[in-house]
Amino acid sequence: MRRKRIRNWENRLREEGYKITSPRKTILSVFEQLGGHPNAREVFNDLSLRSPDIGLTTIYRTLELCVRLGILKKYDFGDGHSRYEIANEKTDHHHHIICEKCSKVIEYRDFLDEETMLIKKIQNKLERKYHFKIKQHALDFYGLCKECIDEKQGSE
Amino acid sequence: MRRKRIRNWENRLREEGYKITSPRKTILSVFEQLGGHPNAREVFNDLSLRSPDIGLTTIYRTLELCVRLGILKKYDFGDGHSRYEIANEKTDHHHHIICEKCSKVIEYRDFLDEETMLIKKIQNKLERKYHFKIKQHALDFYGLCKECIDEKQGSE
DNA sequence: ATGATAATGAAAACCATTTTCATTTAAAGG
DNA sequence: CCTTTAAATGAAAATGGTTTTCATTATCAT
Repeated sequence: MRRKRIRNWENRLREEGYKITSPRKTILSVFEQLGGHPNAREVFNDLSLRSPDIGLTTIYRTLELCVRLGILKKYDFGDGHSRYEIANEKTDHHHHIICEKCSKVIEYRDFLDEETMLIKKIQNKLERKYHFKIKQHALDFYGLCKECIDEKQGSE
Repeated sequence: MRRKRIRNWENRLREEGYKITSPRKTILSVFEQLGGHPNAREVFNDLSLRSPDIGLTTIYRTLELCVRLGILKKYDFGDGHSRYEIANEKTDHHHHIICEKCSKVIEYRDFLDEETMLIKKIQNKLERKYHFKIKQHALDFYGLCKECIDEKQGSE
């Protein structure tokens, strides 16, 4: 399954006339293997041991290219860094919980059916009311994770 | 009503031991009078004619202070700038629609009752499932506004 | 009115991200 | 497999949003 998905992004790049280069493979393998929502610097740090030749510039460029091609999704959760996530099949609908202290991001997929029903209602109304073409939505929660709650209470 | 709200943030500043200075009054008046979701530079530009002495540094400091005190809310909608909004009464529950092209932000308050019911269910489950202390949520929509739709079609 | 200290604003600095430019590499074609 | 072309790369420089430094100004308590 994973190999198929890797081939998918390679196909996607070729379709659009881009080359399949070693740095690009390596960078995307970070998302394939570790998943999560790293920022550019975290990807760079993760690769600095096993692929020290990949420059931060290349990482920024590759992430932005993959966002444009729909291979990755980009988020700004408020910690001053853009964060990236592999874009799975369109059927993989999920949202996020973000810790305001340590910036940890957790994906959640709870109550998606009920959410989808409500989202459709809201979206239909908003598109008509404000003459907007809505492409996507986010239903995110912000707060403190377990570790940051424990740390805060430990210091108080 | 508006004068009362102005006095509220003045009280809030005094309560926390901060001075009520002229720059602070001026900066917050931008939010009182114009509302919206300006970024620091937009506030600075707005004031550059009628209050040219207020520095960009002071604007950044004041906005951040007011966010910490709950007078303003801070958002990162993905356009590379932090944006700010006056924090109304807690009963003023609303969310946003963001244009991905021109960064226009529209507030909406539709279907809030249904949303609140669903949010409570999701939040209760997520807090228990992930040991998270959730403080706030966002249900935002991203797309293209009427003007950007028209402009795109005009150029095609 | 005075004094203390917070607040201010310009300049400098920081940092995330982007651009420039010389070099390297992927891939098409023979 | 070799050659050629142009895309990709990476380091340095640059950009721009935001923060810090430092000398000066202003608020507020007395």
